[in-house]
Parts: sequence; C-alpha cells; structure tokens
Amino acid sequence: MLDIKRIRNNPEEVKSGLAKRGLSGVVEKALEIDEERRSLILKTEALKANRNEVSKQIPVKKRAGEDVTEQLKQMKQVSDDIKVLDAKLSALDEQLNELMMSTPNIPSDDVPVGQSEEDNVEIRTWGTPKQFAFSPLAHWDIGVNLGILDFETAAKVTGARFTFYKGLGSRLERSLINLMIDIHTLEADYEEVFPPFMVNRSSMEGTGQLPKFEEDAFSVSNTDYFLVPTAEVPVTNMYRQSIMEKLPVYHTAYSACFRAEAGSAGRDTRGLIRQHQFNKVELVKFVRPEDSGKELESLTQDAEKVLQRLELPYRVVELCTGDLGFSSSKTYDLEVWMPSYGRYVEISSCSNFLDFQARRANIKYREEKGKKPEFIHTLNGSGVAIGRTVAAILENYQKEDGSVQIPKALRDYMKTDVIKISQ
RNA sequence: GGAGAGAUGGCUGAGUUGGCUGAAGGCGCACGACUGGAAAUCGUGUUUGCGGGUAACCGUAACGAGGGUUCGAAUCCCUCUCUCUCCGCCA
Repeated sequence: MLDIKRIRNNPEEVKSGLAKRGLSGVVEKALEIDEERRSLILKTEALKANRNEVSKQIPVKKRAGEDVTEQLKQMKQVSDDIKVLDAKLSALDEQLNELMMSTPNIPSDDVPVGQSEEDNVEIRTWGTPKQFAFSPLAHWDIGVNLGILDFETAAKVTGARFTFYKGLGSRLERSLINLMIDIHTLEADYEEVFPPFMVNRSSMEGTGQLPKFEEDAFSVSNTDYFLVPTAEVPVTNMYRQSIMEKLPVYHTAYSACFRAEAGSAGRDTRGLIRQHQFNKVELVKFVRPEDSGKELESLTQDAEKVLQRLELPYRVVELCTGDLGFSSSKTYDLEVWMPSYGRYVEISSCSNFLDFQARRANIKYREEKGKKPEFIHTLNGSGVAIGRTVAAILENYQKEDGSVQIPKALRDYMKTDVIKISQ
C-alpha cells in the first residue's frame, strides 16, 4: 500500500510513477477523499474534546448538588452529532482504504518502461543451451516414458493441471526440495520455516494477493481460508502487526503452492510448467529500508546458486513496468533453458516490495530505543520452483536412449546417477 | 463436536456496585545521582495510530476484534476470534 502522506506531499511523483503502469486518476481521487476526511476529523475531534470536558464536570456538579439536566440534554445532542460525523468518517476511511489497497506499487526509477514481457531486459546469462546430437524430447514425454510422471491418472483422480510423480520421479521432487533448503540454510543465513498451507483473508491482503486477485486463489469452502499461492504469504505474515526486534531476518520455506490459473486456459497445457498445485522453496527477507536494494541483488544470487549447482543454463531478466507484479517495485526473473520450448522459461521471481507489503501488513522495526518505529522493507524470491526444475532437469539431462542423467549435486540425495527406462 | 475458564502496556499483574485509570504495584529497560569502578540504593523517564502545529506541544482514539447502552465504558449488553482445562473423536 502506498503512503497517503507521500501522495499528499508529492502528488506529481506518485502520479508519474503509477502512469508507468498505465494507471491514472488514483492520486486525484485519493487527495479528494483525504482532504474531506481530514476536515471531518477536525470537526469530530473538536466535538469529542467538548464532550470529554463536559462529561468530566458532570459528576463534580452533581456532587455539589447542582442541576445537570441541561448539560445532559446538550451532551446528548453533541453525542448524536458525533455519531453522524463518525459514520461519515468511517465511510470515507473505507473508501480511501479500498482505493489504496487496490493500487499497485510504484515501479523503481531504474525499472525499464515497457508494455509486456517482450520489453523485459536481459541482465546476464549463465551456461550455454545444450546442443543435442539427437532430437530431444519434451519433459512430459520423457517423464511418461520413464514411468515417473503420470498426468492421466492425476486427471482421473483430480483433474487437469495436476500430476502424479512416481518412483524416482517422486524422489527427484523430494531431493530437490532438500537440496535447495540445504543450500539456503547451510550455505547462507536463511532460517527454515515450515508454514501452514492455508491462510486467512488478512494474510492474503497483507502480501497483496487480495482484494484484487481473488479469482487467482483457491478458497476453502465454509471457511475464510485460502490455499497458499506461495510460501511468501504465510512467511511474510508471520510478522504482521508487529514491531520486529532485529533486522535483517531471512527465512526459507518449502510449501506446496496452489493457483487457480484463471485466465491461463490453453497456455502450457502439457507437462509440469503450469499446474494448479506445485512445490516451491521460497526465500523471504525482512530488511532495513536502506538495505533493500542490495538485498535484492543478493537474494537473486542466492536463487541463482541453485541453478548453478544443478548446472542448468539460465538467464536473469529484469521485468519492465508492464510485466511487474502488483506489489513489486522491482523484479528479476530467473529463466531456465527449456529445450522443448526452445527458449528460457521463468523458474524464479525475485522482488523488492519496499514498504508496500509492510504497510499493508503493518510490519515495523525500531532503529533504537525511544525512536519512532518505521516500516521495514520486504523481499522475496523463489529459490526455486521445484516442478519446473524437474522439467528442466529431464529435458537438459536427457540421453538418446531415453534415460536421464542425475545432476552431480543431486546424486547423494537420489542415491543414483541415472533414471533409466527399464524401471 | 460437548462443558467450563480466560484474553489488560515489553513481561507480570491490579482494576468488573460505570466517571479523577493510557491505565496502580512489581519486573525489565533508558537516563541521572552516589562510587576509583561496579553491585546495591535513590531519583526521573519508559505504548501506538490518527489529526493539528516550524517546534515545544495540543487534541483524539485504543484494555482480544466488531457493534450497542450511556452525558461518560477496561468496567454493563450482544456477536465474533483466539487461548487454557475436562470429555468425546482422531494422524
């Protein structure tokens, strides 16, 4: 959520920031409500001050034997007036809140301006897409041939966009989770968290999934719970409504992720790329405002480390203003080379939210005792998506005979070097 | 799911015949005094949001959340949430 004071003090700056997202009219609307709201506050608080003053005198006068009927009558009127003004005020508060909650973050100044993912900017590449001496298969064929992925049974048992992993396929999925969490906890300073896979509405609002994108989430009927679309939601909201004692705090968390994929009909219908349920290891950072810029760089590198360890070719792109997520001010996507697509495919998204989520979720910290608490900055990134990693491994490590070599980093976890067709 | 108890400031813990309680006492913490230094002791201070003000500061709101009664509510009424104990059930 944007700071209303920032809008009040620098309306032009906010206006041009939101314009980069193709948004207009928000600032004007916000200022209009804000002005009315503040003049109303002035009025009601004056009345309340008066009421408090007189109410304090009433028992004194009563004790002195004075007649207070007239005061009671007057104050009754004042109280009724206050009630009317308060109702108006809370209606305005709600309007303003609704507007602010559905307004996206402002892109950082250095984010490239653009319309769509076409305009994203490649920052760097790592590794070289492999040239195959045979014609490589897509992971959905490789997985089915090896008997480790079963889309048909999942379609019967649940529906489209779900998958059964079997045998070494399940072990591969599980091994990747462990490898990634081990990298982040043992080679870096992330503390592991195993979060709930359902969260309440306030948590979804805190990180920005709601109120605008309810159709993207799965809700649990008869409750006000939602299946988590990413571990970012429960982990960030751990610190909702609190003043943090020390910064920075880094967390990594495995979770299943659930997405309705509304509006994705017809896209990536085959394979593991776009599922209603997938696994992901997430990285979440809570940092001082002045550090968030460099923290985004190191977070991205922490995610990259996973792909480097797995020796998967990838590139880093910076999202342009048109492709930037609702809550983010700046995002780097990691895209892994996917032979079946003949291009790089998103496997991680690392974002700096600045104080946008912290304001919604009310997460603060105090630099030193006696000082005013300030909003922190939050960041998160996939470290990385498991299902897409499995797809990338199957495709990039496939052999002509249909078998798949296991990346070196995974062999201890997998207890094998290769997945062969025979099994 | 059934029965009961509870939810107050960083912690602990008063306050429940409504008013002088933003909230006693204790602990913790910060600053000061004392000391060669420290402990102990003494003194002072120690929540957050919003609005106004250059500022000092002033006003207002908050005692789990929301609503109601009242001139006035931490205190009374209603709804909800969470925690604890016992029973049932269960991985």
